[in-house]
Amino acid sequence: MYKNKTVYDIAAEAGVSVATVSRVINNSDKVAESTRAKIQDLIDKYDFKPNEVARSLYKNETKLIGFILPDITNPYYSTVLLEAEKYALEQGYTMMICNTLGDINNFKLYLRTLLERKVDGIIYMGGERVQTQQLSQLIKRYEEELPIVMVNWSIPQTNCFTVKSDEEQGFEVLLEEIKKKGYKDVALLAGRRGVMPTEIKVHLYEEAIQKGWFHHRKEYLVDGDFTVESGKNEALHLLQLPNRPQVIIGINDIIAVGALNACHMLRLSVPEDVKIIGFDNINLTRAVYPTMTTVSHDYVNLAHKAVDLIVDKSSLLKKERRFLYPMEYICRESF
Amino acid sequence: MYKNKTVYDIAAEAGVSVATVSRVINNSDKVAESTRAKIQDLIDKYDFKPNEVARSLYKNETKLIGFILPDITNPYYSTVLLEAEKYALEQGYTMMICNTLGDINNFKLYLRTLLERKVDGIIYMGGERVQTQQLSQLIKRYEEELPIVMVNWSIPQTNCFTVKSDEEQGFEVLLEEIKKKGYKDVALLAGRRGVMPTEIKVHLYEEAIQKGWFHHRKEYLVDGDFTVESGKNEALHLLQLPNRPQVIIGINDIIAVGALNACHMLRLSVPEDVKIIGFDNINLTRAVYPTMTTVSHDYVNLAHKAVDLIVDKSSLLKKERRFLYPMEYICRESF
DNA sequence: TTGTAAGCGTTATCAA
DNA sequence: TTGATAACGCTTACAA
Repeated sequence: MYKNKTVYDIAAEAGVSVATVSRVINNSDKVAESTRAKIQDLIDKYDFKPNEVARSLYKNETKLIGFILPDITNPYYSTVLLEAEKYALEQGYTMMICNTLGDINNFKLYLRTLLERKVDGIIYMGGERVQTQQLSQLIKRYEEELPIVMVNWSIPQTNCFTVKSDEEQGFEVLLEEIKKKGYKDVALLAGRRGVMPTEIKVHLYEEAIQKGWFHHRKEYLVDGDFTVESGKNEALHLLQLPNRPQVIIGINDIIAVGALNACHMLRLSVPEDVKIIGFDNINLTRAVYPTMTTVSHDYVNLAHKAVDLIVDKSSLLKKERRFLYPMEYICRESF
Repeated sequence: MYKNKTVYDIAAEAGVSVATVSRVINNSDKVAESTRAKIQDLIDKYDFKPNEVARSLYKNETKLIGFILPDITNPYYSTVLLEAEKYALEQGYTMMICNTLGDINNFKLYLRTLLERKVDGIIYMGGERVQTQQLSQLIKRYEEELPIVMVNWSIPQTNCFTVKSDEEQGFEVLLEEIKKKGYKDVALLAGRRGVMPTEIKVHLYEEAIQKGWFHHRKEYLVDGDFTVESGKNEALHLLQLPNRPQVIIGINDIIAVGALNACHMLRLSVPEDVKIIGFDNINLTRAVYPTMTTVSHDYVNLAHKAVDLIVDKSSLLKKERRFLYPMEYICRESF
């Protein structure tokens, strides 16, 4: 295999010391114009690129960010990653991607790997199905060693940076839009219970019923899974009830698309016969027919803030550790 | 910031030399059981993790793979990445993700970054809209420095590893399935012309017409863009023709989903009124209603081979540089 | 079985 | 304006 040039090779050929070559590479110090030119010519001639590994070792800084998420094929996660990565690139950082598939063992393995590789920070989007005590301990041990930023996720008893969408506000806006239009038969496909984002929304939904915004029908609140299939089956059931709902809310877009499919199966028109609203604004909402009304995360600012907290070392010293971004109602065709 | 322990710290506390500590870490040499235990205890006590950067520098090997693709939010790419990453993790490799957005300047920037960071290999899925001479030159310069594996992509005049789906065979199977069922009015939404995968399929389609499998109607072959929107608009036009096609082929799933949407808009039932077939088997095909019949890449083997070519150093010496994987017809509801 | 010391390719300090 | 050299944290000959 090809032997790469080093600063020594360049220095030798230019008849200078490695220190001078380093100065030219980094523009760090005064160098006589003639020597600079000589060295630069050699750099160009050999297409010399300094070895970033060696530099990282010396500087104790890798300009690497670890990005841990459950599943990159889920557009919610990939959108955040894409925005984060674009922004990181501008600042000379590169992303290492870590799919856990929701398996805590993969999480542990990746956490270890990232620490060994001395990444400058970790962005963590969660998704582990079991939140063991162990997980909190693990993170607590490392959170002062390097910045860990949770995006729309949190682990109890840790003091990590947190960058969140205001899902409470987002879901309230959605409920208000429904109320504004006067619909009273409103169902919620709630997905998997017991996780925080679900509970927040279910609570707001129940509150709306108590306020008299919607009729109370207990069969309109249905649990399930965060999949298209699950959304479809639940909606299929709802839509064949004697009094079917006027509006179906999917607690996320995936579920809402399932509900949309159920409408197609039953030959119901959306939004004429049934209205559907999702949540998250993943790209899938623009791929279906009719396009899906939803509530959007501020993907760009979420991602940028997460990266900033890692890139900008001074943020470690600041006391502000929690950041909240408002969500936005996106009106499309399905509602 | 927290100062990490090094082999020196461990060695000092154990009263041995760093070499011995290294031996324990790597199981590389005989070490007396008593000293091994003493050192291992210290490692556990401090949760000591060897600095992978230093190790990489010495070994001239980073166990890093650069993965260059146009856009991670596109499920075709993210599926390959996920499979590659799962497999790489098993072998101790980590993926650095590089979204080019089809912009050749991003590609160049990332290529440089990856080389500086001394990744052990690059997986490249292409997608750049302009194929300049410059691009070939660039890649040619580096292809003997480290393994570059193109997945379903190629750049003329280079000698990189190539791992490909047999799209020709895949598309032929698709055409045969249509012929087998006796449909003669078959339209092809061809997407953007001028790129290789498109031209291959268009050619096979035209060949099928010449063989008398399908009727020749020149309005049935339509150009466009690789988007849902484009697919929808083209299908909308086709479906309102005096003699609308019995079958619409989307040259990829995205376009086919657009065609499906057009059917919904026009209240046409799929597959009763119109049949639709896509290509690629992205996860979107299972999210729509009806689920989409398509032709699938062998995502797993494609991804594994790409990783193997990088991980297994001996492959660099072998002369076999091109690998072709058969595609599979996936029959679902839309056809 | 263990230790010494060189080397990986940079950067930065200090001296010249 | 430049150069010599130590340091970053690890692995591995080679020696003991």
